[in-house]
Amino acid sequence: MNITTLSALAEPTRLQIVELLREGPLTVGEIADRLHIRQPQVSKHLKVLNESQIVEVRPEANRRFYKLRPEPLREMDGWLKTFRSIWDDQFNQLEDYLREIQEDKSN
Amino acid sequence: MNITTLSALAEPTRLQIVELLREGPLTVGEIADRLHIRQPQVSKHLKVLNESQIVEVRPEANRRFYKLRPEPLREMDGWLKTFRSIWDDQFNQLEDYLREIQEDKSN
DNA sequence: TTTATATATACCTTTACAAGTATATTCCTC
DNA sequence: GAGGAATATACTTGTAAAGGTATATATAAA
Repeated sequence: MNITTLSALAEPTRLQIVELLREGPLTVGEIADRLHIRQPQVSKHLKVLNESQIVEVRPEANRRFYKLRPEPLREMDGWLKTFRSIWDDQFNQLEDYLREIQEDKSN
Repeated sequence: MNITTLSALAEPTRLQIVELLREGPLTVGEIADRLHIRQPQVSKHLKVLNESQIVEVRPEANRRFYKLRPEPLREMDGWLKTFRSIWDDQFNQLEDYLREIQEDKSN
């Protein structure tokens, strides 16, 4: 798993931006308006999201449209799948059972 | 999506700890040995992971076994699913096409 | 009952980063 | 080409968080 993706998302404003962009590309100004934050803050957060490949830019005149890129989210999804055994309840119950009989042996 | 989960994971050492625990419960000392970090650092990181519900503890004599909890990872998985339209290539291509004909109209 | 082991926590120092503000840059419009 | 809009960036300041080290706490062992 890429730590860059996680750090980028682990900031409340940036997470909000990502969730906003889920609905489609937006300009810097539109994001600032919708989230009630100042434009320089938005630009700075978008820079971080851009460097971590989470978004990409498309300039159009003097505006810049930002949109989500699929790769980092796909990677996160793949990483989570490696934990399937953990969130599979049956697996957990088996683990508990094995520990139980282990403890019985110790007595 | 819970920002607490993301912040907890967005730290290299903690991410390593989580990946270690994928293989099963471990004590503080075992984690410190395997990752070559000092014990207080491990305890502090485990405290963060515990507060964000990512791990749980089971005391046994003077040792404490830490193990992963499924819920936060499941939640992340669910959150990622809300982006399916983004990482579905067909959807992206449709979006590109719609933008293209939009630009044609402007000429 | 002293000693050793495992873990948590307190304190200090350093660093990273987010917000605020001002300004530079680019492009459009008149 | 002058003025205005959209965006990026530089600078400053405050704060949170991570590592280092020492120590407190609890349990086991001698």
